[in-house]
Amino acid sequence: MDGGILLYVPIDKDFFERPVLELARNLVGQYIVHELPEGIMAARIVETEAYHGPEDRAAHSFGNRRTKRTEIMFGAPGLVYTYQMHTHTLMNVVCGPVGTPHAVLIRAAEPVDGLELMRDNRGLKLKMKDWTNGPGKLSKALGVTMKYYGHHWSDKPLFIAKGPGAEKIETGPRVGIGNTGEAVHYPWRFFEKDNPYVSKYRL
DNA sequence: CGGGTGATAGACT
DNA sequence: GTCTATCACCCGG
Repeated sequence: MDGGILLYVPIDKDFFERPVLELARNLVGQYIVHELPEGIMAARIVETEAYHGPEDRAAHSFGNRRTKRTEIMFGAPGLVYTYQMHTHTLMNVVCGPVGTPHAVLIRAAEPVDGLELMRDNRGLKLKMKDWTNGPGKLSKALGVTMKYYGHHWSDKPLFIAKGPGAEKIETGPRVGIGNTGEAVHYPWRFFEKDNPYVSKYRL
């Protein structure tokens, strides 16, 4: 529940220095933590998607498209790439060596600490299950906005912390990407089997 | 100032 | 569970 005496420690920066598919898989089961004056929030990541930079039509950085917006993906692994989708903010972890625009999208997590803050951010009507079971919902619940663009996931107040891991990780095709290109079918979505906070999608 | 960028909430079956 | 109307910000020119 809330008020846990747990201490969350930012993960080492070298955690992010690995191939993007491996990072996406390893992020499942870790904590995402947001420290605020009002309190601390933590959620265990249960769903991610890998975006394989230059060769991936679904990535914003396809073909090494380099703009002010995608610029951060060419930076060091572990940086925060946030982007705005209408009313929603989506969170990504930059991966790959400098100059290689890979990224991992964090799609869903399971609330662990700071539950009252998350509920306030999401609204009292919603069931707990609906607080964080989607990328936009997760950002809103944790209070993450575009101001974290370019931050690093091993720096407070927003960071990844070592979590308990996941029971069993499954893979599948990614969500919410166009129909063009064969990258659509790649099993680059990672999620914990049978976890209720994994976002639902057509099979 | 126009184009690009998918997820959400709620109603309905 | 399935369907769909509605939602806003950043960027480049």
